[in-house]
Amino acid sequence: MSEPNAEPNTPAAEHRDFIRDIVSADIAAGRISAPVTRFPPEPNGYLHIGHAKSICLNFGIAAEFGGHCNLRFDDTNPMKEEQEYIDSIQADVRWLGFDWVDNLFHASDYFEQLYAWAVDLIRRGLAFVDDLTADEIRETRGTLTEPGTNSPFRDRSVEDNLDLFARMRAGEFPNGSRVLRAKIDMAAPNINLRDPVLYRIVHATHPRTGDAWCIYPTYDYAHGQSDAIEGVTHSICTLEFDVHRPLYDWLIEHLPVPHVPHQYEFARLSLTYTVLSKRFLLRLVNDGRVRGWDDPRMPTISGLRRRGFPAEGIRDFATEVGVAKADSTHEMALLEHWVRDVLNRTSVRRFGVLNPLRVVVTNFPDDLAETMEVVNNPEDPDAGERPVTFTRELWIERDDFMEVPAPKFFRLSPGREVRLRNAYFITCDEVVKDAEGNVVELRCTYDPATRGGDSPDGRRPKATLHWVSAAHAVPAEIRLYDYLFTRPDPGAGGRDLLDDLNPESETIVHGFVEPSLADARPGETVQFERLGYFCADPDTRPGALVFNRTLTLKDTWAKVQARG
RNA sequence: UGGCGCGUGGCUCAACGGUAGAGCACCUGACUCUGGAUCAGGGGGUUAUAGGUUCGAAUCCUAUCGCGCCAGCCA
Repeated sequence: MSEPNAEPNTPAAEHRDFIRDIVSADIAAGRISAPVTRFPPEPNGYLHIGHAKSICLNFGIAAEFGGHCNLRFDDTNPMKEEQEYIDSIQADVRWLGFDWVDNLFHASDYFEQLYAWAVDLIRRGLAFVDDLTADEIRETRGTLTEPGTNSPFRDRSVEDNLDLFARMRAGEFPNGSRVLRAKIDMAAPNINLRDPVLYRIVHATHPRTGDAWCIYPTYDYAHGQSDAIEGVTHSICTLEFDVHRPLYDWLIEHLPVPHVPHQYEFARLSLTYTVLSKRFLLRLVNDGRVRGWDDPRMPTISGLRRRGFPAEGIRDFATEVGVAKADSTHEMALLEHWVRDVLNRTSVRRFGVLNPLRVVVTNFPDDLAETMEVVNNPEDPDAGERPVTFTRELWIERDDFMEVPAPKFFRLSPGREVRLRNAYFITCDEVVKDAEGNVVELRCTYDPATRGGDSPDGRRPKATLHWVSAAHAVPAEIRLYDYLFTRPDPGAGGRDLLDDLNPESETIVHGFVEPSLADARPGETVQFERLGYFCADPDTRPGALVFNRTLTLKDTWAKVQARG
């Protein structure tokens, strides 16, 4: 696998969007000298392609405008968060090609400061400890059309609030018995302003702070203040947080924070034929529907990596999808386009046969093995050449033969001549079948004058097939992947997502690959000529190769077939 | 229903008051030892709708319609 000095390839001058426009304007107006952004994952799952968009956006803007981007874990809910996720997130961000240098932070780094500011709010009469239960809070919050009502504890004295809040921290109360709420406006049309909860009691061990705390700040309270502490200038999040912005601003305004950050919202990424929901992906993992978070069918960064999608292709995709505020679902074909674009340039070509059919070249000497030098990558002269050996018995792709050729099928069939890539022209003379009538072998003759693949008389077969010498071929398990779902819009119309899962998203075949692949290392990406891009899977063991099909090549024959 | 946000070719985005463009997808042709890649070309939009402002509107205003988000002590 090659992952050269991956540099974010977003040409600022070419890919503008409303957020970059805002950053430019802020710099031009002298409001900031350089942007500070942050990527703030909650460590409660693995990162997916949607996060990649956010990562590229935040790190990309920082790089383009000479600022920096922090990696900050939003670890305010110990009930859901785990160290495994913290580790995977860091690995994935790095793999994508981004570097937070020494700007690695956690919301939990600020728990003490956050607590002090909460006390501050209480002192100024802007927050109170509420004894209402969660249900009672919900019932008094009002509805979309009706205002809520004040909690009976809303007018507690500052002293009582201070005492109660301290005792909350001290662990005197059970989960859910009390919360700290901001005192804003129970009649606000924006429900997020109806005395939102700032702290809740959670007796749980935190991955980083252990048992030091039993009260934890909510997202709304922790996020903006963390931004302020870190000097974040542009706090970029997804659309569903836009209704939280008034609260974000309220807290910044009423707290003695050292800096005033601003929140901007953009549309999260959606993709056809998959689902970007940590909750659902977790379910697939837990139910054993996939091989894990890094299953090659998963839209997770680790899944895409295992599948063979290069980081550069994912980055290119992220810059091409743009950034806007309209809800949008991109076609998977766009991601695939940018992945193929990279793979075509960087992958060495190899021969692999997925569904082998034996070919005996009857007029080729039994004891001869001819070796030819074959170009590794026509797109990259520096990739060099490799030896490929031709013998009397070969494997070709079963799909490359039709006893009764269909219209527009111009590969091998009885009496027809085709080229074996980089080797010889062969003509099919005889079809050997078993008792059930299945084709088990083709008996062909080759033209010695076509060695290397060219005919001195100018004959040009309409088809060129890939092949491997049966005597030299190395067996391999090959996992063919297709979309995770059968529909571009899984779950649409209220259907159960599980009902839309593609039962054929993974198909395992046993084929042969050329001997140069015998020592393929996990992660190594190659193109099997005419078939597609493949990547050696981590399940590969010495003597037991496993390849994942990353993507097929664009296939116009498949298109012709599909039309009928 | 209250608040907020959004509506430009199949998909995504650009055009930021001057008369609609790009990438992907699709189609055609050229080239080719991968039915790949590459190259050339093509079809496709009365800018959700209706009014208004303006010499001029996708851009500004109003209304309507449609879609999304918000009533977790999740983020």
